[in-house]
Amino acid sequence: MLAHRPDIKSELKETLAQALQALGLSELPEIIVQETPAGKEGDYGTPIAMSLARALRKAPPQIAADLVQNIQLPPWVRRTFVVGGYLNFELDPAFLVQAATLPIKPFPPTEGKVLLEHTSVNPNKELHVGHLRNICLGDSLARILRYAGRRVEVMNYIDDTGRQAAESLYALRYFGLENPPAGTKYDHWVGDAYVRLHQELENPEKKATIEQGVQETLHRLEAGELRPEVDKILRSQLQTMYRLGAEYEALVWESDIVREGLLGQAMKALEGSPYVSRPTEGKYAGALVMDTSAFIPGLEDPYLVLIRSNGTSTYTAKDIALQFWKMGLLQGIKFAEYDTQPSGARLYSTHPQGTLMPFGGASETINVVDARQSHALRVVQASLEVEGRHDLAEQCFHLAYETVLLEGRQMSGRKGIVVSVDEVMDEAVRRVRAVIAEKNPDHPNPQEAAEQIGVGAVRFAMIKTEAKKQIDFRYDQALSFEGDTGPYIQYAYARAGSILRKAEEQGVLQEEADYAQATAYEIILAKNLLRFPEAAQDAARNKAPHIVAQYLLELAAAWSSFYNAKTPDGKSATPVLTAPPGLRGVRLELVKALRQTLQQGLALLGLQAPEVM
RNA sequence: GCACCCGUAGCUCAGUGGAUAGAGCGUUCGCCUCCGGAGCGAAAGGCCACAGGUUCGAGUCCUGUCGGGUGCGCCA
Repeated sequence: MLAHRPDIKSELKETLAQALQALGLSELPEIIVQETPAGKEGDYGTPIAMSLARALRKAPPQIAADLVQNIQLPPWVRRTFVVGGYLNFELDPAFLVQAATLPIKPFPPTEGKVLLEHTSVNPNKELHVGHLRNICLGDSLARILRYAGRRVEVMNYIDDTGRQAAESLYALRYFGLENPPAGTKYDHWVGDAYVRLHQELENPEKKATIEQGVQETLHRLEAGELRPEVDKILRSQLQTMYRLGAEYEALVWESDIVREGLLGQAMKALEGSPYVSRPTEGKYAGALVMDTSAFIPGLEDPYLVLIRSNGTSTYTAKDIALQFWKMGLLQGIKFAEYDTQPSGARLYSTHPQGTLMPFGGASETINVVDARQSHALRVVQASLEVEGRHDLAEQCFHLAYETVLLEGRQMSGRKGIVVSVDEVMDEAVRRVRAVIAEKNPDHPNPQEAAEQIGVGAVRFAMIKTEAKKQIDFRYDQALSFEGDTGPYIQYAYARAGSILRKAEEQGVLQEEADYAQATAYEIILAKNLLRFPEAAQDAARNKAPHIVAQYLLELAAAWSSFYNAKTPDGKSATPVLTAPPGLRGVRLELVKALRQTLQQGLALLGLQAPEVM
């Protein structure tokens, strides 16, 4: 037998390709192999004969029949059928089921490094559910890419010289709020002050004073004088990110990018380009502008200001400098150790007194950013074209996610119309504890399980929908533990574990499997297990974590159906522990494979797999 | 005005050009003498927004129309 779970579809494709060559086809079409729909003959099938009908000037069933004559099928294909235009294969059930119980083959490492930026929350208030989608998507994608063999560096950008940070820090001084009362998380304390300041701004008499104070704070931030204040907020925010399960390799502070001269270097490089100019008259007189028309067609005004006529740089200019650094066009930022993350991994941060470290210089970048920033990211990409680096521009990917509404309404950080991530996780965990108290009052460790399940429910709710779809955050939906949810998958895992524990108690855990006894029930479960590597691969290729989420729902559902299956007279059709000896071994092996696959899949989404729920 | 994204069951969503369009929630009806009911089975519910086109084959690709969202500042 094989050492790893085989990729049955790929092997069938390979076999078909050889048969097509035997038929004398010079050009091979794309070969598709898929599972047959329920009720059709065979396990896997291909529509290849239909796509060849025109080129070969023959009817599809005839082509399929010719293929069967010329094909060297693997020994595990038991029969072939020509159904309509399809060519279907029926597999040896013993092979199919045993194949599903084998360990998953690791993906081979691939060349190059991916720099994935996510989170990048302004360090001025607590995280809200809009940020939640960003973190869950980014963190899950990083896990999926690593699993698929990519080398991934996760970066979190700290905009410490922005207006938001200045407003928050000034608000603390303005209201005289130095230290939060015990029990108040610092980022919430600062966020409340920020919202209050915006209320105060409604008052015309106070506006001028506040504006002056904010400007002054902004200058001090740019000079790096308030770094400890920003740091205090950031560390408070990091606690939320860690609780969600997100970790990073490096924090990159905007002030460090500027101070180390990267912004200046980037602008200097761009100034040499024919697309960059400094008009002496007209709308942009005195500013440094970039013409993007050659790379972003259809714009009314393709000019983009990099340096204003007053000498200050725009946001986009800083983003361009950062992107240049990410892709190795600029070097020289220093890093220092910043924190030890919950997993034990070190977190590094840019730092004035740090040392040079091998961060940046990636061959591919992924920016997890709100879809509303699409234009800005297009411009950053265009700046690489302006530099003559079409090759690098092609390797920039914007993972754009749509807005998160709150109970059907737009959120507003300034007005305080938000739900914080801390609040959502607390509420989720509280609700799970109530469920555990009701369903499993003797739970050995309810607090730990509630944390894993509650946070898992939140993460899963953020990941299960495609990123480009707008989602509406509703408490009752996001914190539901029934149906298409994280807890549903975790429950399937816990149930499987329960069976294995009992098997161990009864001393049958290592019983030998007789795969010849496998039935249709085992085959369905096995086919679902065999799909895992493909789902992971698809998710990595399309940079779409929801593919893994959807797959896990299907796998958990297949398993739930399996262990609930009943014979017509109402008895269990698929008992594991009380099955006849050889069949019991088969089922136990399947349950082990299921546990391993669910655990791996949950890990790709950053969800824990609790042993008991 | 121009550009990007979305439109699939009452609601929320899956569905790499292939077979009879699938889940969850909600509704109705069943299932705990049986490995954990956060579960399972069944029923009802669809001109896949609309109109053309490409294709052996379109929910999927192209064009247009209509709805919904978003973006297009020397703001940050």
